[in-house]
Amino acid sequence: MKPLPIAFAALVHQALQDAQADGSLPVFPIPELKIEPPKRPEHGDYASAVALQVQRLAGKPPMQIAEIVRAHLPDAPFLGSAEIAPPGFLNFRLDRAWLAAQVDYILTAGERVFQQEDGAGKRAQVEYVSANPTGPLSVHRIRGGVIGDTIANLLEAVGYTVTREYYYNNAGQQMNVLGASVQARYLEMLGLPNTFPENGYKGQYIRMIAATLAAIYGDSLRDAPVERFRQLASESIFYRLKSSLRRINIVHDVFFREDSLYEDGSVEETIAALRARGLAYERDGALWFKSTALGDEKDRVIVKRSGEPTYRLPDIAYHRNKLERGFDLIVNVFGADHAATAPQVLLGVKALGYDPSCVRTVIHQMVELVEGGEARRMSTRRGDFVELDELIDEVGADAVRYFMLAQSPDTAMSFDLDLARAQGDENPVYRIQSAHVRCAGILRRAAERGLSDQNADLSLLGEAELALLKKMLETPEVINRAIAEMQPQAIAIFALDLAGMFHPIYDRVRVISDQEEIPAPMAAARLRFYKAAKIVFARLLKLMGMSAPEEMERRARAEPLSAESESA
RNA sequence: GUCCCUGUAGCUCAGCGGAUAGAGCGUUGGCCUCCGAAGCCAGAGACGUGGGUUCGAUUCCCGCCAGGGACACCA
Repeated sequence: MKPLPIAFAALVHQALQDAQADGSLPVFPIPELKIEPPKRPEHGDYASAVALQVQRLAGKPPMQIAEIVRAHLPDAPFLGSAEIAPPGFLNFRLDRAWLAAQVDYILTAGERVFQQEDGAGKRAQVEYVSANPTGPLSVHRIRGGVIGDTIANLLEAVGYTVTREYYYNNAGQQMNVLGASVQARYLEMLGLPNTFPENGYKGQYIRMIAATLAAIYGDSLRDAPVERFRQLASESIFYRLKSSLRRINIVHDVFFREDSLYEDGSVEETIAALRARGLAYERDGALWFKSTALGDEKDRVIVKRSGEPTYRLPDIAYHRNKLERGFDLIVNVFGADHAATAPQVLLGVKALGYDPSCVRTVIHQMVELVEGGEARRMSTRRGDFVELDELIDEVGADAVRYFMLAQSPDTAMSFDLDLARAQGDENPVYRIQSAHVRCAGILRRAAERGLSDQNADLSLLGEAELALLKKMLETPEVINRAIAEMQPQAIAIFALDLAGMFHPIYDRVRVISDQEEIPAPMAAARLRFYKAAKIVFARLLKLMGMSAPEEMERRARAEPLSAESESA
């Protein structure tokens, strides 16, 4: 279904054209029309400030322009009335019968309610998480994961076919350090001489992997090369990482290995292409990308003096690969710590002759984990972190999704573990989910009592129900704006607003009551309304990657989180 | 020093150049013989600062102050 602002804008646009054609208004270019729900209900359901926008172009007072536009408005089934208000607003009201009838649209559309098709036939790729398998995920990666996955969901909601992708480096220096760290712990466990690497990974999980290896392989790995440990360790870490991500409904379609770019010659080709264009040169024994030629502040090393490429080179090759795959839209979700490199990579592919204009980069600010009123710095190397699994056990998968989503990517987030714990029963997650649960409860009770919504007369719905319905119909425009601005928190905020409108209605607008007599036709209309509301809440929860429970379960309180850390 | 992000209610945050700036938590006072009180009703409470653009600025631009992040032959 198309967003209503677009439908209203079409009417206003037509009215302006017609007014210009019959000479009521002078001819001027019609600006982009922004039509949105006003804050105050007495200003109508949707409002336009077009008369104020064009007052200079039209050379008339805004009130007069508004009146001219109103007089030229074409008919539309959804248009109830249009009023003008000082200093020149045009306030629209939806047709009440049309609005009530949207309950049936929602029921017919079912779980695809508010599905849009503008992206139909287009393919998008969204890259997120992309952590190297050297240890548990940091909270930053979790945040990026939730943001990226939700963007992917939203893109599907407007018709895109989406590839969810995870890019990782399984061959670099950090992985060797990981292998050596596990090897040392393994040998230590067997009582054999070992050397723990300088800058090795000190987390408890290294010991756990070593212990697992010892349990499976006994001492048969005592003479195995470090590569073997690297491979076993990364497999083990990846296994856990994927299963943790699955718990918060993050499942990638493609895990793209950096080393595949070496195997298929992409990295070499990238170097050759840059050289061929005179954009690579050697200095001080290293190979440089002449990025200043494309406006960068300084040139960047792509192959170190040691002969190893820097991360930049495979990153450029990877983005070239993405662009080669012909996506209509590519979304990269990075943490603020990687913000500076994103433009460099795009310069790289531009240097290769590709047009990166389909690439959108979403930079999210960092997550600060607060516990006991103190900020806790997370470090994989030091072994100080809270594991995703622990976080999920503590606050629940749905709460992890919601909290990580509900703030703008631009905002540095404080994830207060005490607060997440303390909120327990009273946080926004439950507020939204309980709206769905309550609808489910009504449907259940109605079924038990043999109530039906057949032949429901939706004109019996009250203003409060229609107001909620109107709000629900804003979903498509919220989705569009979230995508256009890459601000997926909009959907989380919207869902909470909607729940906030729902609960008072649930309280007063009853289908079943022991205290008041509810006529059968009224009960039928309301029942159908709640059916529709349930569908909408389920859709919103699904878009956010959260569950839509039929009944609320009381969750057992978990023990306080304790980060593992070790001073080795 | 340069670049990026952010300063909105006691706290955590929404807020698309429009009309009287919203929510959750907390707080004050009222509500449970009804579809799950994880709830409902009512109240108190905020745009860092100085300019500019505009009919109109929390929103856009510039300065200042404050906080976070980035400025590698680490990823």
